[in-house]
Amino acid sequence: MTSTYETLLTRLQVAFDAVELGADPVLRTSDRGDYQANGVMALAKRLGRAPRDVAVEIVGAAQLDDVADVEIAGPGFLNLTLRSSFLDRQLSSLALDPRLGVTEASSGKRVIIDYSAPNVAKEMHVGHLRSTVIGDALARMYRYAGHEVIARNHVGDWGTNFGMLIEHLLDLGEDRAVATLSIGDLDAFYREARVKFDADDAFKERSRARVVSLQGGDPETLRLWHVLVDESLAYFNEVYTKLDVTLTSSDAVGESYYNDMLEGVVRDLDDAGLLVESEGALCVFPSGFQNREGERLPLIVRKSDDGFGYAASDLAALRDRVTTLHGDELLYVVGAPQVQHLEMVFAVARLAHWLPDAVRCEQVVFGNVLGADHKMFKSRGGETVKLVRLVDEAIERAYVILDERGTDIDGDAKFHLAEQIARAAIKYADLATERQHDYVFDLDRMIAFEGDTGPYLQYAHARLRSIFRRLGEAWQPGNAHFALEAKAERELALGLVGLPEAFNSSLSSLQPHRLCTYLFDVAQRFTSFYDACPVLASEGALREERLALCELTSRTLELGLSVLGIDAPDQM
RNA sequence: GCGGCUGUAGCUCAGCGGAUUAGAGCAUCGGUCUACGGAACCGAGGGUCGGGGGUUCGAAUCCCUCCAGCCGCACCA
Repeated sequence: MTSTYETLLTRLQVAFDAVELGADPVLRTSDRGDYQANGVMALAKRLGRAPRDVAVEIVGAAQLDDVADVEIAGPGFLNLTLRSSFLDRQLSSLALDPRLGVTEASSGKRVIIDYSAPNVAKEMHVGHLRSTVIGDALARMYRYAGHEVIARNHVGDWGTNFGMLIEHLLDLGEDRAVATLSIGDLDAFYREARVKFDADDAFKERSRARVVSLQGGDPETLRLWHVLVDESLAYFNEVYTKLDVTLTSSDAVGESYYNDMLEGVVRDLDDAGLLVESEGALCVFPSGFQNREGERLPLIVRKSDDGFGYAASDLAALRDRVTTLHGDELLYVVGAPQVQHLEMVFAVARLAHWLPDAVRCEQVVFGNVLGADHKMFKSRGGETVKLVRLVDEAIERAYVILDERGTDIDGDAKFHLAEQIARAAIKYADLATERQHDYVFDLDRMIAFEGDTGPYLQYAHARLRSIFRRLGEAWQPGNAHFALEAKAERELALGLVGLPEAFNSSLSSLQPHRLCTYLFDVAQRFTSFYDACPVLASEGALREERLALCELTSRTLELGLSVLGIDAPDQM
């Protein structure tokens, strides 16, 4: 089906084209009419004509009779009010469309999304929350839109600190080490290794020797390294399950994966004449980046000790994603502090002609998670907060709230529900604010069942399902006629018809919060409707119409939440 | 110092490819309703959109400048 927005846009575009080819109608939803087109003023200015004259011409040329009434307002706005017959047709189509008007790409792209990226033998903490949640939401949205997503979890599984970690593993004994790691106490393991490394010269020496063995490919050392990696990955998977994140072990392609490609990266950069030796390190100096002293800033590909820096593996990964994986889009869901680094990596990749113009390559930047004091979110002790603890705390709160409300669900189902609510609270709060901005983590606000929260949306959905439960018999969409005589019915209908545009703009801008805003708006329209328009108590055609509106609302919320990675339970 | 991001109601945030009266949630106050889940609905108060300048018929939105805060700026990722 063609969405309402798309229909209006197509019709208007023809009329705008008639005045000037390619002129943008600037169509959007409106509180004046149902939609408004603001493109006339800009067009008139370009043409040096009076806006209202242009508006008249466009209205005359536009074929909108079966769709909407148009009114010219103010300096030249086109206020559009949808015809009831058109809304009826649109809603009837939605009722038959499992995708609710969201179209599937005819030729899907291959999209590579780099997200989460925890470090082996280190705890996942709040710092990983946003990358994981935002990345996963984007992955789900892309998949739903008909694209192929290759998730890359760029795990930190290589580097000099693995010398000390392996030595510590040996000191503990493999069994004990594995036991510690498998209960998820990665930080304790890492901290102990660090303490010994700093305090014990002999340990430090062993660690250094171990790094050499590791880099030299010593089989036993590699086996021990694998133990660390495997245990950590198993733990990460538990965290992903707890968060209901789609990442799997096969998406975990760590830094070590690129080791064999690093020499080639350096060689090819050198062959391309881009490599410069500076203070003993091999660097590329892309233009436009300066250091403190105003000198050109290098991207260090090979360090002065001959080791490779992370820039090298980032370049190798980028090249791999273009040439081996054939990605059409490369997305990096990485925090704001790394903006400059990634810009430099992208710049160097372009200089080396590894990144064709046709490939979209972008950092999906996000801001920090802040505490109530507006500083970086930390525990009261000043330590970083474990991700699992964050979720567990939310689950406990959800439990308490369920008890307070007096739910008739109990046992495993209750725990499962508490998990669903907790995840919704955390994920929605993370997704609902504009990505680039920092946001304040406030569990009380996030998990509240009132206000702009995940649980509120779940609740709206649960109330809808409750209507159908009470109905007793199975309900079929049938051929409801959408007369939309009550104002609240029409307002709800206008919301329901907007999903495709909300979804598309959310995805194309890589801004999940737009979809969040839309869903909250629909939920509010629904509650107004629900209050004003009895459903089960009404009769005949009206009852069918209202049930159909409820069904559409329920499916809209369910679909919207699901592509964000949030469950919509039937009962709460 | 250079670069980037941020500054919108008491609080948390939308809006920023310029446009018709600056929105929402929470909080506050006032109403509604013997209600299909009141975890509701309707309404009110509350903002010189950090300050100043500019472009424009029109700026929260674009440009300049200043102030405040956060982040990055060579071998840790």
